[in-house]
Amino acid sequence: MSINNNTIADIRKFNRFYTNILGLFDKHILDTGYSFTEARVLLEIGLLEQCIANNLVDKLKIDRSYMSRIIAKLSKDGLVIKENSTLDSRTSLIRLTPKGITIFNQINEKSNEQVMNLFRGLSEKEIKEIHTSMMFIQKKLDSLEGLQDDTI
Amino acid sequence: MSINNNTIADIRKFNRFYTNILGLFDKHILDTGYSFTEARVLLEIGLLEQCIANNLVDKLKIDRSYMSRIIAKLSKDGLVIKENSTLDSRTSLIRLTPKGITIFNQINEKSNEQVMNLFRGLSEKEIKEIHTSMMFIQKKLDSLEGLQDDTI
DNA sequence: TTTTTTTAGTGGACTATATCAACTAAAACT
DNA sequence: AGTTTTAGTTGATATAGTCCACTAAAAAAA
Repeated sequence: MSINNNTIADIRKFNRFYTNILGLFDKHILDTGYSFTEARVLLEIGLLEQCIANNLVDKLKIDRSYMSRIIAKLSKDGLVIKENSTLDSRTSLIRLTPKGITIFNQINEKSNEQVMNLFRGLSEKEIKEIHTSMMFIQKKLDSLEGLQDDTI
Repeated sequence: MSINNNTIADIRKFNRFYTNILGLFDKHILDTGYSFTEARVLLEIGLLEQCIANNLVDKLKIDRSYMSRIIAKLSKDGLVIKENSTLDSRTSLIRLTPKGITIFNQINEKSNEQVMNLFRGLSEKEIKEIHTSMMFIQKKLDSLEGLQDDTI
């Protein structure tokens, strides 16, 4: 138990603080008229360029049937198209339509804006220090994955 | 626009990374048999020691009717008690029962454990540096609240 | 090659989570 | 006293997510 109680309390306080930040950050997603989950699917399709439903299920850990319905909705709304795969006719290749790309870009631009807003009022030096701190935290914690991920 | 695109990308990557960390962190809450929202209410009651439903509504930004049902459930399960207020008979004073305190402590201890697990494998020096980085980020960002919190 | 098993996806039924609106009763204000 | 506001409850409904059974095709085994 090499880590002391005040430090733990501080870190939990930071976690609450940053949960808040992230919550405010993501709220703009809802402006699109889609839920967080739907938006996650849309963004992932945009990143993967082309994929099948199961890729998304694995990557985003969303139930297959739920994914099926989300894709159906996005497809119905004209944000994605499903093209029958010739290699495996159980599957469809999914990708964004131009309309889907528009929303994808809109979400990304808004997310960038949010980051800029967060830093508004800070000096270049301060921003650089925060950036460095974040990269440091990520580097140190990423390597371990010391969390109990009890997914069986 | 003094903040460059790579920095923004890095920070968004950090945000995704930390969202993940926080998600894994909080999962243990569900072991209690209560949802995140229910647990938030329970924890808040524990922190406030004594409160009325409306305090919780304001603090946690949860709908009144939903709050009413959550408190009813916690009360039915014997985690909180509602005592009629003599000062304002529209309200009840809510506080944790011993059983509620047990769960409150259980959640807190488990949360502390999670923090310790996260740092397992890091040296004292590294932990100290991460702690410092977090406090720095919080100090810098807390003051501004530069986010567009569009809550009307 | 035929049979068996696995995989991808869909749809029905359901549960859990959350919101909205109408209402009661008490408190606060005029 | 009469009116308005506030605290809380309940019914109805919406939204999000899960579970299960099923179809059809692919992959593996016989």
